[in-house]
Amino acid sequence: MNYQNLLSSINVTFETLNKSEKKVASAILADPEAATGSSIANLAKKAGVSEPSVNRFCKRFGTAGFPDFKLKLSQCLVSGVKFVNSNVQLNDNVSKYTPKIFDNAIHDLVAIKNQIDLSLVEKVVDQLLSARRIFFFGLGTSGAVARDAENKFFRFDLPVSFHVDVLTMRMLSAAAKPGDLFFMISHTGRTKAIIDAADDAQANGAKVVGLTTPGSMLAKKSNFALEVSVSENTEEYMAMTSRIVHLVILDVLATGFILRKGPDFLNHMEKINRSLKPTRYKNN
Amino acid sequence: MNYQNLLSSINVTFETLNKSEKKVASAILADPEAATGSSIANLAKKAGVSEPSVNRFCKRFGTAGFPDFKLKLSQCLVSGVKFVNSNVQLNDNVSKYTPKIFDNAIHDLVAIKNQIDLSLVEKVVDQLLSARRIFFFGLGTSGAVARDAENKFFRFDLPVSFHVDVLTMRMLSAAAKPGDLFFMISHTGRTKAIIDAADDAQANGAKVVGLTTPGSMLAKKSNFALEVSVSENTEEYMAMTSRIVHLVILDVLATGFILRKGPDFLNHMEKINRSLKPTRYKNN
DNA sequence: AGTAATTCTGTAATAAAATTACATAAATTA
DNA sequence: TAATTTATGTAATTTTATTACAGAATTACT
Repeated sequence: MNYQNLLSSINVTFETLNKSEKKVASAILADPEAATGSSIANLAKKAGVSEPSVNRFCKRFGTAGFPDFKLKLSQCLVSGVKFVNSNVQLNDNVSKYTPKIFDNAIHDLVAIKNQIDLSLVEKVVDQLLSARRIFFFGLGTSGAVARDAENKFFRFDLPVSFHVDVLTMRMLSAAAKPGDLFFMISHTGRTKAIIDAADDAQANGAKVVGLTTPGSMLAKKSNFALEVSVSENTEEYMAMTSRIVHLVILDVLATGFILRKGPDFLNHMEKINRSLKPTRYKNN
Repeated sequence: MNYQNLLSSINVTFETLNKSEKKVASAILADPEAATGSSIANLAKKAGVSEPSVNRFCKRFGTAGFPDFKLKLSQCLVSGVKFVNSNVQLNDNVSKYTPKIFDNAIHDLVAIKNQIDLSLVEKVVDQLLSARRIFFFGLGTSGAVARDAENKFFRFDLPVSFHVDVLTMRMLSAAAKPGDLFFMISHTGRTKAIIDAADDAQANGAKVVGLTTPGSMLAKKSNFALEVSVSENTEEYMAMTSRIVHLVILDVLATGFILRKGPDFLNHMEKINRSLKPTRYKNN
């Protein structure tokens, strides 16, 4: 049994439980939060059963006993409940909306961290390593992400460029060749210019990586689809968390690239870093 | 105390703890997962202290006692965020470095969420609301952040632009007027072009907001300094988490702006959103 | 340096919590 | 209805956590 959905397990199996177990289940479902904090005696009393009944209930759900049950329950509550209802409301003041915005970003990063397909990451790193040229395409918010990507990957001693101009996109994808890597960034995965470019590039033998929503058009048309699903409602008026997650995934890919290049490559990076020194004032 | 980062609290306050508390802290940090499952006797033995020492340790961190401590600890572990020693190593494989990159971003977001000066956020929102024009300046990685900011704030029915060209920066700041808002983004806060522009703009009566490192030159020269400190080591070769935090802070500011504008303003936003429809393929 | 005050920390006693063994009650089956 | 199985509670036991207190270590102050 997966403790991540202990609560829903209780819910689902409710009808198959016997009388006293049902009482315990109801007591827990009524206020799971409270259950994680109470003693077995307390919960037994609340449910109107004996303490061993509660204990048996816990074991039935695959836990070692009551304390273990509470632990697992609390864990399943954290991932599930905490971030619910974290949408900004029209009458929120600064101390309300600020943590909400942060929490949304944090929540989505945690979620994607646990979902991300590591073998796919590895494959995309392979592609980056073997590419002859790399193009980052994005429009709107994803244009800023593409720019950030270019600003990271140009350090890698590779011809890298980013494009936010749909005509340039058309031309480049029309002239694509095997060995080219087109890295398409689009939260919706439905942006015409991007999809069309993906089609063209692929038809010409180039590889396409898509950083987009699961199951989107772009995801389907990509050779490698890095699929990112963010919580509902946060993207209503402006892209918010999706681009944050996209940027972190690009960091992951960049890191993978550097590590595969090995320690000697760090000299190259260091050279680039040193070049910035004259553009800065000394510390203090 | 916020149980969201109990582990990092332990980490941060470690040096202020006394001898036996340090032992307990070390035992927990060494294997937090195990700690959530063990009894007080067990943990005391592992740490080489008495049981009451463990109990006192728990209370010091704002929990009711050992069981409550375990509960909170387990909750903070669920998100899986490892706040300690999360630097990428040269021999890390994909399953090691990927979560580390995510964890760094998450860690810094959590930290800044708890540190951010809400009244300052409010003040900057005021500035945004009253500004006649807004300029976002940034170079390198912060250039991408500036671009993202522009892409968000242009929706606000205000003359907004972003600039990554140092000559343009010089000209604009030389021609600054009262009522202009210069939003300077620089992680290091030592970039000459940005500092110089901040000086000029302020000399001409414009207001300067700096999004930068605490105590940096830019912070000192800003009328409003949004100071963001990120963990060491993550920014060695490439800006990573600082720009993520910067973007989220810009989201917060944009949200604050919209909320202050009131519900009618959402129509304006909706109009902009609708304009994108013809650029996208229909869902499926 | 030496004493007083304070702060730690462990031992032992106590209290609380959880589990087990067992007995009785309820339900099911034949 | 009697036999069997399953479910449930009581009471004892065990485990776990907390508290009270005293001795040790540290610090502050002559």
